Amino acid sequence: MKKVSISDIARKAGVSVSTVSFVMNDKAVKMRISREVIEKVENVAREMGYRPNQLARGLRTGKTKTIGLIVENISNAFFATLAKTIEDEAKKYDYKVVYCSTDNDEEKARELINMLSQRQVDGYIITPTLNLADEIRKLQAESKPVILIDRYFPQHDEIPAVLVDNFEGVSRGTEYLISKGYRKIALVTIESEMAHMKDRVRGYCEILKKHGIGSEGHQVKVIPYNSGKEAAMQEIESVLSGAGESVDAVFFLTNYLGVLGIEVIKKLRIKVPEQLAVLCFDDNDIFRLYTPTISVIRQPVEEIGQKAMAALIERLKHSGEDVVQENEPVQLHADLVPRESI
Amino acid sequence: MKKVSISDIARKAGVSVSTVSFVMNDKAVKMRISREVIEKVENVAREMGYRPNQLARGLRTGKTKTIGLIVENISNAFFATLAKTIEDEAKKYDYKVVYCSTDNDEEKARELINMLSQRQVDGYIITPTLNLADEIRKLQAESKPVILIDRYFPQHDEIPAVLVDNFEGVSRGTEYLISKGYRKIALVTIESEMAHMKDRVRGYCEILKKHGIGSEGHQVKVIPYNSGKEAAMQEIESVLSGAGESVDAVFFLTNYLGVLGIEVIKKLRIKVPEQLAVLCFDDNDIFRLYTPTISVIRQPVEEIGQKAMAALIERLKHSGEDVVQENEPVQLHADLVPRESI
DNA sequence: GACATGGGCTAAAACGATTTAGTTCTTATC
DNA sequence: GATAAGAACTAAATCGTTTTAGCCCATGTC
Repeated sequence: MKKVSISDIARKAGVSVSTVSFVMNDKAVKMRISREVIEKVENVAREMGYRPNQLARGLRTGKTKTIGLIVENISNAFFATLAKTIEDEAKKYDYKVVYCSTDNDEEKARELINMLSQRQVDGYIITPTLNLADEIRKLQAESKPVILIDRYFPQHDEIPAVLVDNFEGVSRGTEYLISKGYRKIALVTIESEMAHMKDRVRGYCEILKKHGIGSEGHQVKVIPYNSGKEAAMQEIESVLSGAGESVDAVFFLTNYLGVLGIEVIKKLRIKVPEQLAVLCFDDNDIFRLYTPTISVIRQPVEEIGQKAMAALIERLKHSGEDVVQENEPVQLHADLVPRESI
Repeated sequence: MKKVSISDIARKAGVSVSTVSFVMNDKAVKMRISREVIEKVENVAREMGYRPNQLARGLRTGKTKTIGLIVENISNAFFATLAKTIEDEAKKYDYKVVYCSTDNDEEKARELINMLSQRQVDGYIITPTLNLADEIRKLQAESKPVILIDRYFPQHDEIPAVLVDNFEGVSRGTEYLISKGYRKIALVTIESEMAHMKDRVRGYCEILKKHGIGSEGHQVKVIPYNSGKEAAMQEIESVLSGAGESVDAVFFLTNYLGVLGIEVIKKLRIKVPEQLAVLCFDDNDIFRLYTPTISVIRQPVEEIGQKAMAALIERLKHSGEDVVQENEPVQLHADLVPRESI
């Protein structure tokens, strides 16, 4: 049994396809279709179980009512929540979201953009990878709106972005550790050329400098991006094994690193916070449930999603008018959530 | 700047659209297009940054190379992993996946199926809700292949399913608790009319009966589906507050319940396993990291994803030949992963 | 020199919608 | 009684592809 099309309905109802189309799109009144015909068509459509073909519709109208969401990794709690928020928000405006993960791979990100572009999505929300700016400029050149989230390109202020103030967030966290008396604070971060991570590291460095903490209390461990879980844990272990001696606090710069860190701490049976204070950027269920509970800098995930979506919808409304607005990235505040680990 | 179409290329290269189409689809040789023309077209296409419009292509061919994945909740670890596996698997066959969550809502599930159908996906992998069988039969009637995962409809063996042997998994877990000497085992489950959950409960009941454990050791707590987090924790608390007295072990039948359970245990400061042994159906990062580590019945998530995808691809190949095969649900084994909590 | 063969391409229909510009009536207006 | 206005529809173009059928030309065969 084939799918029923608009012309099947037209035939059965004894009217033209145009009439059916008008009825299905609530333009019947405007097009002065009579009450009886409207009802007839509606009945036939219902009986036959008609479902409009969105490919045909999209092809004709140039709008798919779909937005593409590209994140780093959808199975990561932060991005999963973000995706959920964006989806809920999109639904309010009658948009559907299709999401995909880059795994932080430049090439994959390009492929995803290509795929979404081929599928004619109306707009994009993207967690960018390095060197993606040119590809994104192409989308803008086709006058497709794009909003970056979580990361941004400092040298491209024509690409709007919504993210947390990373510098401020990490500064605040570091300041807190210092205020609690810790002086040998190790930083564990992931290898990244991107501005948002540099901002985080800069936050740490500047606060240490401000308090006159020199090389004795300044220790940055950079985990290479593609280290497997084992290798990464090894690296973290090399820092944390100094707990109580060379290190009295550790600040993990991402959620994922924090979880690995917990695993190392558990393995080494380090006493938190007696031997080591622990702080992590970005919250996670595990941090709330672990004993002791782990303090975090919490990003306002819902707010990021909502703001990004609002910005996108705004541009979607005025689409076609390819005005390239200049915009400072929208920077939101990240809160410190103190728990038992400090 | 508008998107470039096949006819833009044709014009610029001085050939017909058909020729361009043949070249772009690697049918040039079969269609006896000359070497020079092929190169010319390829160059022009590259220069102009051509990206084929998948809407048009899908409309013409009737295939979108897309499969629809409907899960209960994509931000749940189990489904997130499942989604990832299915996506990876799909890519091997050059299919793209679009996923969405039902939140276990019948109505929403129907809407999602409708949406995917309108978008002309080629096949479906669905975690069904109650009463969804009829809607799924309609898809089959349009000869669209559907594979159920995680759940099934016992009275509809014409809808193929891939899932874990829930009865066996829970039986094994219960048996293990008993073998360790526990005799007052509480079961915490979520309200559900669906067969997979009934199978789980049945596994528990039968093993207790087999060991002659009567009402004194038999306690089933059913959490209503839409209780908020607080209400659910309250319910769980009402069971666990008997730890060491009316209850000596608890078996959570889902991942989510287990996490809530941990939170309650933490709050009540129950000593695990001294006062209470804990077992949960379905693994989670938290269970590995919590102190003590929590024993689980682990579902072979990757295997479920792979088997489901394999079954779908098989049917996709023979699509059009609407043979309704009858098939026993594929039932995989769930392993017991003993940890410190028992 | 008529006819077949095959190489190298193109025209045009089709997919299923939307939308513009009509067409055909009926009724009102002067 | 001619004309205009509106009511109730419809024809046909269009979106960007794929694909079938066929065109034109050169070469080979008898």
